[in-house]
Amino acid sequence: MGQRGRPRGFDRDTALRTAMEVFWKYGYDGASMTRLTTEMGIASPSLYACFGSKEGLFREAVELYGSTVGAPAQRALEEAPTAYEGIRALLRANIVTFADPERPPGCMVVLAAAAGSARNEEVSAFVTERRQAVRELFRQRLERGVAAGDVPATADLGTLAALYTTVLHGLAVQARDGATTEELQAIIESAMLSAPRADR
Amino acid sequence: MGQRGRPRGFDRDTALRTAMEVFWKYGYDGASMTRLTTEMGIASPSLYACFGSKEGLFREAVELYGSTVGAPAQRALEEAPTAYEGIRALLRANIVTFADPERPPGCMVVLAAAAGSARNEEVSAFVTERRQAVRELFRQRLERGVAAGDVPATADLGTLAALYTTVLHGLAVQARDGATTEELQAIIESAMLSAPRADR
DNA sequence: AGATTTCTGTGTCGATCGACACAGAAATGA
DNA sequence: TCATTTCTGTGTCGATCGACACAGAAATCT
Repeated sequence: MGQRGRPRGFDRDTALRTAMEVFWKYGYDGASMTRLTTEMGIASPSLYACFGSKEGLFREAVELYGSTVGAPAQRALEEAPTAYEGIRALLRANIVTFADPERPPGCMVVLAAAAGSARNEEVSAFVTERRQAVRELFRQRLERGVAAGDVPATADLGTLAALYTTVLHGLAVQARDGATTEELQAIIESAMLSAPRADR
Repeated sequence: MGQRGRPRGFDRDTALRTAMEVFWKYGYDGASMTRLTTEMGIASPSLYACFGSKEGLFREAVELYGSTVGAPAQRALEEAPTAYEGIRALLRANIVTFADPERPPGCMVVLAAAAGSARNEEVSAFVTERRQAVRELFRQRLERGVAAGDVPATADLGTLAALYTTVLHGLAVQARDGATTEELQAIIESAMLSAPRADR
């Protein structure tokens, strides 16, 4: 069969990656079509034909963010021997990208559409959903920790998951405000001191 | 002398308070002139004559936020007997407004211009500055705590201040995502467990 | 009263927003 | 070859953005 018609003149993955960076840097509203198409090196009709709409492009960009930027952190969470070590590893992995001078500061999902900021209601709901998913990830890992015995069964897992999610979001804001990797690292270590252990 | 000319047909303070709510709810970019003037009940020339520009109005709105919404929290920080109790009290006071159903969820300063989101670079810098000021407030209170003996002199005050700032910012995001006062309260209690005491 | 000053309402400005129509270019299939 | 399909570039659409010009209305001062 093969591909009929004129082949696409740009690489879809490359263009999407560029779009992700633009959304990451400027947010959903701040990333105008002009800015997007200029950075991506394509004209807007190509963008619409390829991604449907600005919102569709954003959704794909968030997916890509999760499966590339976020993946190592998530793997670190799962593969660590204990829940707390996993959470610490996830936070550490995240701040590396948060404060990477080569990339926009902070977390795309946290900052790209700070809720009411985005004019599009559905976009806000989408990123909110994504943030909740991370909290759920924390909770599941903590449950595994209880099963494995490295988290006391008396711990309030929902609150703990919410706490670490809160710290993660806060770290994104700190990074946006110019905090260095070292500073963020120190914050993580301080935050992890609150982890309930069997001996307390 | 008295006032010359036609007197203003609206109350400046009331209009400013309304503007604060609009910025709080929709963010700097999301709060369009149309939305602002409609809610404030005035025409745009009156707004420009009274506040200079949209940015000027925003700056005054942030000042008002700090001196009204933020004041009780700041007072709680200062008046508490110990630094940790003060910080806990500040966080508690904040989440009451963060999750107040009568007001926009979350913190205006944290969410209204999530850095790159705002097209205006100076607006971003302004809110960043405001956020740093809160961190400095934490640090000074911790220093007082060291002097008073309720915080160990070995503690890294800069990091501690950054940690609580991080939690505060994270709480704002959680509130925006729909967390209740109870949930936020539980997060605070968990976070405060990490406070370094003399006996560790 | 009349001059002066200040505020308000209507209307509109150029710029920019997201979105797409349309025609031409570039590939494949028959 | 040539019909078909698909993508690209130019141009533009109505809506909306922030910002203000202008004239009339409403107060004070002389």
